[in-house]
Amino acid sequence: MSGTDPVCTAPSAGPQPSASCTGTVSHTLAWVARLHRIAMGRRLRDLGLYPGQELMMMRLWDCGAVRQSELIQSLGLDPSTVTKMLQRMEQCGYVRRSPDPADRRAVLVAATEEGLALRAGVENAWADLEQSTLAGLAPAERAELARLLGLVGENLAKEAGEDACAPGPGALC
Amino acid sequence: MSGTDPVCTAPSAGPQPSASCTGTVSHTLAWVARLHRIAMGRRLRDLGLYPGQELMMMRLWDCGAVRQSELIQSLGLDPSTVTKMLQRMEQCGYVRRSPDPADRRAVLVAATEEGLALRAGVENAWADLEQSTLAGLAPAERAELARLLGLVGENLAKEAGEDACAPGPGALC
DNA sequence: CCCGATTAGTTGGCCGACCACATATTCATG
DNA sequence: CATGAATATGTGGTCGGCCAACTAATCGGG
Repeated sequence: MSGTDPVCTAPSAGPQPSASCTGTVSHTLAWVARLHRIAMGRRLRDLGLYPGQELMMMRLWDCGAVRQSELIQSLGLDPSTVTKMLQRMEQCGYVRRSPDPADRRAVLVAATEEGLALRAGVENAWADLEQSTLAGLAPAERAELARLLGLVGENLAKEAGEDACAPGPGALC
Repeated sequence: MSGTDPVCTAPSAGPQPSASCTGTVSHTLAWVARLHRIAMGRRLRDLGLYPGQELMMMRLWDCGAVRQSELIQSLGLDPSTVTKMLQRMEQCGYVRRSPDPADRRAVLVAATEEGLALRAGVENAWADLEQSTLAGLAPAERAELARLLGLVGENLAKEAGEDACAPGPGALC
């Protein structure tokens, strides 16, 4: 790493040399991701969900009754995160949890009627956000963005171990 | 278990909007951002910082003594988030907070010696992550990714109101 | 000059997310 | 068949982050 990366110092002719290193892709990525999360959060709040819970529900809508460990792996989250999230969502009436008769350690999770009722709203919110996000981008640009993000994701997944979720393979499902 | 779950039933052709099936840019973006945050978190932990604190420190390194409200605006965070973060960072010895003599409501924040000592490590971590993130991407691809992310960011910033952080204006100190 | 509106910061509560640790249950092997 | 490894889940704690409600100080009119 003798890289001599003039990280910040660079008085680059770029558009925004604002505070220390604002020119990096990393910064922009973090910034965009936060805006995206906030935007999704607004849409979800009207539905009675918190950011992150919609992914859980999507998995449940697709798979019916699932073991909690499956959710943990498919969402790439920490087990404790899933446990607590499900406890809250159960208390809100969106999911039902029951012991797995085949494995007394495991817990089976399924969406309730109320949970199913959210599906249309969430899918609509998701599509709406996607559209708003990509407004003004040509199809080719959208494809390129998706491709580049995928490459970056692989880089990061490689470095961070091999956990995390898998957007592409969609093995099951 | 029994393979072939036609879960994502739609064998349909084309861009099935079936929300759950992970094809959207939004999904990929959220996924990549999470990996990115985790990767940065690892690097920061070795330095004694938590994710998000490095942005605060960067601002302080650049601006010297700043009013808290300035930090709030430049980082685009909630006031309470900044208050609590600074309280912890002060207790860790990275920053010092003092009342502004010119405005008895305001608080001036500045990095301590210990805080300044982190600068090299953070910049190095940031550069290292940037490199790891963009590994395998040609310069043109990196530029294109930055451009597209910028466009997406503008879209989201527009919709989310006028707050959020601004990599652009860089009104800076 | 006084009183309302704006600004600056704090506290409490809640959620997502992580880690470290603890528990129950199944599995694999000797 | 017993025993240790692996699995599935839960607890407690900490952080970043948001919202809502509150205090304190400054600013603007009337």
